[in-house]
Amino acid sequence: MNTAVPSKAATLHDVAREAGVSLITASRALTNPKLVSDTTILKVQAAAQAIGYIPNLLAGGLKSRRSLMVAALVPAISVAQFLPTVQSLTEALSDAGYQLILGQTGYDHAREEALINTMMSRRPDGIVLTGLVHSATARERLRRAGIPVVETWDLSDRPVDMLVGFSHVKVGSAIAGYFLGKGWRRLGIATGDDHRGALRREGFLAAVGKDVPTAVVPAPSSLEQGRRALAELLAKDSKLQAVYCSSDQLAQGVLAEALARGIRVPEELAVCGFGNADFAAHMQPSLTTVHVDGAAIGRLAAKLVIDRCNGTSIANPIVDVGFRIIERRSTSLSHA
Amino acid sequence: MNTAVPSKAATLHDVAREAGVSLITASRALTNPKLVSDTTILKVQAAAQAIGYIPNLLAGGLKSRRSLMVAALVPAISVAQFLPTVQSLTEALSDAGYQLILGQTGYDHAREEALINTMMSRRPDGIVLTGLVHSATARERLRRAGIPVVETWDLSDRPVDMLVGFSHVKVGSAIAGYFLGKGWRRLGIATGDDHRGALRREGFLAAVGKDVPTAVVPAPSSLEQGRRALAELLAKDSKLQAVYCSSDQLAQGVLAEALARGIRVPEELAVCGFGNADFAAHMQPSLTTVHVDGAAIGRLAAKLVIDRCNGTSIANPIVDVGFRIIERRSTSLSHA
DNA sequence: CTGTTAGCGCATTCAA
DNA sequence: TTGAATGCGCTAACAG
Repeated sequence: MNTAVPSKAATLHDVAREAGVSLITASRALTNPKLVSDTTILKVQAAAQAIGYIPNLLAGGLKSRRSLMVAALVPAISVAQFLPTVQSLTEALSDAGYQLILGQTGYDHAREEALINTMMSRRPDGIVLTGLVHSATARERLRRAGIPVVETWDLSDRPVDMLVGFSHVKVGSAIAGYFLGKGWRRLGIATGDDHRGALRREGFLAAVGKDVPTAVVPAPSSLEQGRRALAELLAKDSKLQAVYCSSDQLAQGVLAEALARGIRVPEELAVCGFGNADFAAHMQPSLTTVHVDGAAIGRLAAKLVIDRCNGTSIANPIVDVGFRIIERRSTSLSHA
Repeated sequence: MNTAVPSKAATLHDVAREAGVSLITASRALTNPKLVSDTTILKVQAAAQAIGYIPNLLAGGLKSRRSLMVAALVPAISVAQFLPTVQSLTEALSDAGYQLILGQTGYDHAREEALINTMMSRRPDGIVLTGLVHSATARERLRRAGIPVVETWDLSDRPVDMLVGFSHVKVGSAIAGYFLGKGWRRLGIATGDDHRGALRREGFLAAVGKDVPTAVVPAPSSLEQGRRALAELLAKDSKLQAVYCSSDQLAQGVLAEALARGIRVPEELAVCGFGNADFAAHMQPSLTTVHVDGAAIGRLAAKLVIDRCNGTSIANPIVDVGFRIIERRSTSLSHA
């Protein structure tokens, strides 16, 4: 006799016996109540409650082929930029009964491919990626998985499946246009070495029409590196008038370095960041930056995945959420 | 004939057939190679590669009763304080083949209980919680689940199972002692309304020996609320000398409000935060704060869970990672 | 509305 | 070192 067995978790079988109904009736009463009479539902619910039944979604998913999990890949959880997206994604999915499983690619394309495989072995019902998938084999593997795939935080004509993002090239152009419109001509760029940062730089250069002193720092960029970046830029052009930074963290460092060198912002140097971090509005001076609605990206991505899972038709599989420049003190003209 | 079936994912069965071995041999070749001859391993690996086999961990876990998933509950992903913990937890678990599944309780005890149930339905091999579990039913449910449970970011004599944290009461006392040692007597507290913030306040008051003007703001606390909090504190005591804030975000707001009011920090008002956020060292003035090694908490929690899963004996199920006050300009004495 | 049957894909027994 | 049988807990498909 195995009376010492550490009371294995109650199964649906136990619930059915306790309620005096068949296994499948118990199953339906708990997951699809419309198919069962009210009295039976109550009996089953009472039984489940009484023996502390917790369903095993792994087992259910094996048969139904729906794991109720959605995978999301981010460069790193601690990158503040993607936090609102992950947060709203988690919430929206959770509201629909899905669990998010998060993977960190670490800005490494090789790792991304391996991670996609690892994630696939959990048989998620959908997958959300930050950025576009570049590796051809990974794209192919995702396509063959036959599940909804949402790429985010970027734009493309031919995503793997669906997409929620905006154009980084346009962001770069918009900032350059904004700088030029202010009359600044001696421009500089401080950017992380990630793909999307590179796209923004491209757009910036295209709008300027010529090359511009650039300091490239390893992603994820930080305040520390912003300080170094400004030093590097000033070495290249001591009369710099305006700097675009690929993140608010970098911009924060640029402001710190400017302060340390006695360079007045914005009078002597204008600074624009990217991301509209929560601290941007409260810095001294407050930071001009680019706002992207990261929470909306997460919400929309969740909706796309859920709709596709439910067989709902998708009106538009490519969503551009846009962006906007938020003007603050760090680029306000001194002699306006 | 079902030739139009959307090529269901390859199963181990397919691999076995392709390799000309039995199902179980294929299984062993891929997951427990020591039990199989080298030539067989190569055959099976080649077959798996050829047909693009991705194992189904859900199915494997059903029989083996190991889901290779670990659940983690945090108040909210976007709370910067827990980010290093979540990050290092994810990494350490991932290195050991485990997937983290994250749930957001939203500082809501009722939701925490429901969330624990939801998580349990995925049959995680372990669970990590930020803070202690207070609900008796939740504690009991966790205990009966029979999986490793790690509570974090707090201290207790009798955790549900294991614990990695530090004493918030001691943090509060340490800051109060630090303030008193500087000669400041007119003290104030700006704190979030969460449990751990309340503990720190308790410790603070105990060390001071009397009540102290307190502004309580809803968690998660923000810069905005820090500004309001200082306004509230100054209304209670216009000659305030030093403020302890329950987060660096709050402290940031307090500094901003002080600046707006022309109150010089630290000359007229000393400010201490909590959390050692990355911006703390770079503010103007730089912010004195309390550092807690959040990444270590995540690493240690992961190790406890993994060790317990492997049957390794746990030397000490209660780990105090401590804390330290980092002194910066915001509390440096003017006439020292 | 309820029940019976038959697996989902894999790993744990056992036996050879 | 390999294989055959069995079942993890649940649900889809059909029948009553």
